[in-house]
Formats: sequence, structure tokens, C-alpha cells
Amino acid sequence: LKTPLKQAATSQLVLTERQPDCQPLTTPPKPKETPPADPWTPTSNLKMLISAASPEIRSREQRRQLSDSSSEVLQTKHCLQEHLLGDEYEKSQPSRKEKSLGLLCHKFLARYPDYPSPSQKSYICLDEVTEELHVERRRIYDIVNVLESLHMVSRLARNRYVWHGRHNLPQTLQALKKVGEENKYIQQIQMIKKREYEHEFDPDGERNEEMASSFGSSEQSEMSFVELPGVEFRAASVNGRKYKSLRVMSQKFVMLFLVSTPQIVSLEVAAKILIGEDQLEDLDKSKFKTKIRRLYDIANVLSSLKLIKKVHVTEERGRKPAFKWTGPEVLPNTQDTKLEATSTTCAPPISESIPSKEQCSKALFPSKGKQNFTRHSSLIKLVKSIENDRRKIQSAPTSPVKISTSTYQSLPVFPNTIAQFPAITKHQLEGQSKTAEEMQMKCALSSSPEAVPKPEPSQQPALSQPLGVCPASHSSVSPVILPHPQSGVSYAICLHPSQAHTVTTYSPGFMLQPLPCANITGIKSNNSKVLNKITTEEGDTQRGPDEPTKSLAAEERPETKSETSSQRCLKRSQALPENNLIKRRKSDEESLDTSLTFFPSGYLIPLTHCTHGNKAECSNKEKAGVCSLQHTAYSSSITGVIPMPASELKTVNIPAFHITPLNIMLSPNSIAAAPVLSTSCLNSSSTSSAPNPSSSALNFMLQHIGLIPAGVQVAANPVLQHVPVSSQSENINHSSGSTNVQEGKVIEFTFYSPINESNFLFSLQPSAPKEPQEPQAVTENFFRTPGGPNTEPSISANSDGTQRTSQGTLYIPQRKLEVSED
DNA sequence: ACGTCCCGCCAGGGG
DNA sequence: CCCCTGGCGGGACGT
Repeated sequence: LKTPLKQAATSQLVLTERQPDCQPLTTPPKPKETPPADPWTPTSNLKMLISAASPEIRSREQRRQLSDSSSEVLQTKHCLQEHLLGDEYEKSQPSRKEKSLGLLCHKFLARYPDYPSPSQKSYICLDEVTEELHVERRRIYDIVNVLESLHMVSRLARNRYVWHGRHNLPQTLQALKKVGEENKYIQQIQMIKKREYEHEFDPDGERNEEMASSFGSSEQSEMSFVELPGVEFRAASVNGRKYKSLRVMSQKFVMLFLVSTPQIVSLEVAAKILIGEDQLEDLDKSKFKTKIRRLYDIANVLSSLKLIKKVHVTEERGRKPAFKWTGPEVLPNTQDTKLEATSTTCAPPISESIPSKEQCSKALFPSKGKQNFTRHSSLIKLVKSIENDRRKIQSAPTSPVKISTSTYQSLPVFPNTIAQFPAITKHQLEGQSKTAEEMQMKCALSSSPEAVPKPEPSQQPALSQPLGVCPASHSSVSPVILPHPQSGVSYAICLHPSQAHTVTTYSPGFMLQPLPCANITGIKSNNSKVLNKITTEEGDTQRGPDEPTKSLAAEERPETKSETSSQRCLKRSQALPENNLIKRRKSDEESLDTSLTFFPSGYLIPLTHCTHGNKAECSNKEKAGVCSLQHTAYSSSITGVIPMPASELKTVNIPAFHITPLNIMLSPNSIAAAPVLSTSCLNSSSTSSAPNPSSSALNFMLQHIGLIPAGVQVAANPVLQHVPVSSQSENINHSSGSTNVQEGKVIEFTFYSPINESNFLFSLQPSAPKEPQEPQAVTENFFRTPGGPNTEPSISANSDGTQRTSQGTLYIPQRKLEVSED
């Protein structure tokens, strides 16, 4: 049937006729001026809270209110009909927007506290909700389902849900992130982007083999709902079956954000991935369309939760809808001690009978999957190894109980992040060259001089000992430091002067370098118009009427801190009228700010000589505030580490660099001054000896990332777009006067690797000193691989690239991406 | 013209 | 069997 025509479009007569039919639940036409049951006034908010606390009161009150409002509404309607005609009446009708799921969701959320006190459980009765909100039941399901996917509510029984609020959010997100990583979504995204890119040239020869191969290998059929220890999906065998599509979809969608590096996901990509996952076969259009529709539904409620916001990614192709994660950053591992006790976010403590890993894998790969290919087993294995690693680190072999936190506590800033590192490392390296693995292990993990490629199961991970990371005084940014076997120092990036061009080319990888206990110095370059960039303009996504109802002071990503605040009600009540004025100037040509700080979001390259200091020294420095976020110049503090001409540098607390047109340009001088990467690790590899530091580093990086197969060495003479790097960059340098990339923007680079024919994306986020949270995210990112398909056996297989690789051609498609508010 | 997504049919399954 | 759930997609609305 058809969607009923907008009432306004119909005649009065029709309207009159329809009235009797109007079910009480039908959205009553409410005059804009006086929303009948506006939950947005302080009073109503209070009522909400009260009623939420007491179902009895609520229903009683509601009953009364309902009758009131409904009759009121009817009257209003009649009145309007009588006095207003046509257009006028039409205007009084609730617009489509006013009936949006997002708005509805806001209303819904307004009914419950974000952080309900554990003592008073609030229940949700769908009937009540539907009545009070005057909506069709169906709509509530949409909302509840995604809330459920985040464990913000859980179903008790028919018609009944419990409200958990955001208490579980951290864990949920963490779990989702983990699963997302295990799913290798990053790779999938890259794959899709690559495909997209290819289609730009050859829009025809698409899918077929490509699709089959890429997805065939990248898919683990469906994945079931990710549960959380505390919030199981009891109360319904429905649990095991379908009927969770929206929930699962929602979770996957969220995973995509948590896993990808600029945390921006376009609907298109999301849809493709979600489709590709369960049915690689028909990628027909309708299916895609449907998926998109669902994603909008999900996105709407996620937006209401302020976990994401809508943005637009602009490519040469045009504007594509996308969403940006604005929710809390998620660290790889919980900091939450209580969760720690659980040992895993995937399974309940009672894990002996049901090992957590099994739970995880079970969730991920239901055995019923028709096509459980290699992926299946390999991933499970992966999960297993991760699990093992983590276990080793987290607790004594025998006791799954909480470990002597002392050890832990001694791990500063990001204990969890760090702890997780080995697992991630292994994860990432799996299927990759042993060489790389060795290096990685040695550099990052092993604390003993005799680095062991693969720590024996029994062997206590190096991490058990304090790594000399910056103490956690500042939860914010401090760079994470990884131990280095030989020197005990951490990593840093080194560039060889003579390889400046190389560096330039591959810089993205290199920039991802945090400096131990110190701030990193940005190297200045004069121009930085990045071809492949994404700009994000902050602003409120919430669409909708100009009623003060919807925008909840969402402008400056308050979510991060709002998370900690328990003043939800307050927040809710202080709705701010929203205006799209929150404009942010798009990159103007007259950029003034030449020096920008970006957060690398990719790799970590082990280095030595970064510090002469030892752990103690490091921590001292830390205490001294060196690691703090202050936007102070710390050049002096790091001079010892990386001597660079002050003039050339802009000191920042975080790894910083400047962007140039095609890539990040590091000033040769600066580079020259920079310490050279210790090749100790590299040399230890079975591969050919590293010609020179930069070369080694380059190869290391490429291998690590998966751009090139292990063992292959790339000549330090890559070409951009088939054009010599130098010239290319110069051209651009001159052409673009805008070095400035406004804060709040993200720069993204896409690399195309001819070796395995994939695009790789690197992104940089501008540092935001004011936002303590941001840095964390970044730091965390250092441990993450942007996605090296190479880690995947199936893919690396098709890399005949040895030869091409040797030619050192790095193909960087020129793409322009821009993210903007809508 | 296209992005967004409301609306409600109707199948499936729980109680 | 009733009714809750929720997949699904037509086509309306917004820009």
C-alpha cells in the first residue's frame, strides 16, 4: 500500500471523515506553538523523572494527561480546521520532521535518566510509551532495538524492558570495538573504498570476481548479537533467532565507527559492509537500498544518543552522507576495574564452562554459517590468541581473578591500551611475515634482550613489568611509549635526511609516531593543502524544527564530558535553540594558521635513541607535566631526544606535523636532525639487511601495515601518481597557499598499494589541546593498524607484487574528501 | 532529482 | 489464537 498522503494535502472533508478512524495512538496534529506533551520543559522533565521512577504514578498521571491532551488536540484540530484553511492549516500540521524517529527518540530518552541509580530500576512499558509519545508501536521498537544493541535497555518480557541508561555503554562500546577489530572491518572498509576508487575508472568491470574474492574472504557470514556480561539476552528464546537484525546491524554499524580511523563512516560503505557480510551474492540494488533505510533508522537513534552525528563526505563524486562518531572514545581494554575482573568483555565470569573466547567466536561466527571459509577458523584462532595474550597479561595463568593490580597500576596512562598491545600486535601481524612479527615483538613486547618472536605461552609478557610509560596523571594525551628491548626506550620515528622524499611519500606512516614521555615536535612545512583530505566541521547534526526541544547543547562535542556528568536532567532541560549558525568557516584560502597539529592515527614505529632517559626519567618528566596537554612549548624537554632547529619546529605536546598537498612533508632539515631509526630491530629480521634507516623504516612500516608482503623491500624511491614525488609535492606546495586546516578537521590520505591492490587510508586529526579526550583516542590509535589486507592470507596471496614492489611505486590516488556538516 | 525516512503491511512466533 | 515483534520496502517529504 501507499504511504498515506500527508493529511494537509487532503481536503477538510477527508480529514473529517478520517477523524473517527484516527486511533488514539495516531500522532495528533499538534500546533507548533503548543506541543501537547512537550517533554522539554523543565517541568515536564521533572515529571518525566518522577514518573519514570514510579510506574504507578506515571501511568496514572499519564492517563489523565493523555485524555487531556488528546481532547485538547482534537479541539485544536477542529479549531484549526475551522479557522485556518489550506496552507495555514497545512502549516500547523506536524511536519515530517517533527515525526522523525530522531525526535521521537529524544522524547523517549527524555523519559529516562542517562544514569539511573542502580537501586531504582526503571522499567519500560511499551504500551505506556507508545501512548505517551503518541506513536505507533512499531516506531518504539526501532528505538528500543538499537538501545538494546547498546545495552541501554534489555528486554524483560513482552512489552517490558528495563532501562539501564548509559551505564553499560563503555563496556558495550569496548566490546563492540573489539569485535569490530576482530572482524577486520578496517580492511573491509579499505577494500570497499578501493573498489570504489577503481570503479571511477572502470565502472563496468565491477563486482564479479572482485566482489567474490574480497568478500568471499572477508566474510564470516553473520555474526550474532554481542552480549555483555551483565546484560544477557534472557527472557526470550528469540534470542537465538533472527529478529535481531536491527540490533545486530546497529552493533555492526557502531563497530564500524569504533574501528575506523577518522571515525567517520559513510552510509554507503556501512551498507556495503553489512550486506557483504551476510550475503555476498546478490548485491542487488534494492537490498542495498533497504539497508540504507535501516541504517538511517539506526543512525537516527544513535544521533539522539549523541553517539554520532551526520556529516557529509565530499569527494569528486559528490556529497555522500556519512556519520561521524561523537561518542566517547573507547579504549581497547577497559580501565574499568570491575570489568577487569571479568577478564573479558565477551563472556561472563563463569567462563570455565564457556570460555570467553568461544563465546566471542560464537557470537562472531555462528556455526550455521553456510560458508565458513578459511576466515572462520583463522579468526577463531585469532580470537583465541588474542584471548590468550590478554590473559597472560592480565592475570596469572591459573587465576582468572583480578591480577595484582599493582603491576597494572604501575602501568601509567593507558594501562589497558598498553596491555592490549601485544595482543593487537599479534593480531595484526598474524599471517604476516615472520620478520615483521619478530620485529614487532621485539620492539614492542619483549622486555628481555633476547627478544623472542613469539612469547611462549608460559612466558610472562614483557608488559607485566612497568614499561616506563608516562604515568597516568593526565588521562588525556600523553604519548604512549612502548618498551624497546635493547634500550628500554620507546619508539619514535626516524627519518633519514637523504630519504626525505621517501619520507614525504610515506610520511603518513611515519608520522604516527608518538614520542616517549615527551611532546613531539611538529615539523613545519609551508604548504599543506592535502589532496586527500577530509574536513569535518563541527556543528549540530540534529535536524528538525527550530524548537528548542531538540538541540541539547550539542555544539561542541559535549558528549565526552557529559558522559561523566550525572547531570543529565539538567542538561536535558537546558535545551538550546539550535541554529545552524554554528557555522565553521570552511577552509578559506586565506589561511593564517600555518602550523597545525595533527594527531597521527596509525602506526607506531619502534625506535631507539628517542630518549637517553630511562623509565624513571621518563616518569619524572611526566610528573613535571611534560606529558600534559598544555599547549606549551616543550622543545627544550625534547631537545635531548630530537634535536631540531627550533626555527623549524613547532613544538607540540603531541606528535605533530604539517600537511602538504599530497602528503606530509617533513622538512629535510628537521629530518636530518631527527634521530635515526635504530635498525637493530630491523636488522634482526631475517630479511635482507636494511640499506639505511629510512629504508628500513619504510619497509618495516609497509610490511607492518601490510602494504607489502613481508620480505619484500621497497626501494626508497616511490612515485606519486606516477610522478616523481619531489616534483609533485612541489607543485602542490606552490599552488596551495593554505597550510591551514582548521581545527576540527580530519585529514585523510588514501594510499594505493599496487602490491596487493588496495587502498590504504591514513588519517590525521588535528590536535585539540582543549579536548583532553581527543588525544586519548589518538594514542589509542597508535596501536591500531589502519588495515592491512595483507594480514589476511587470502589477500596477500594475490600479491604478485614483488616485482612491482621493487620498483617502489607507491600509487596515491588523488582524491578529495571533505566532510561537512549538513 | 535525490537524500531521507515515515508508515504500516504482514509474517513469525511467543504466551 | 491473539497480539507482540520486527523485517521490509513503497513512496512521501525535504532540499
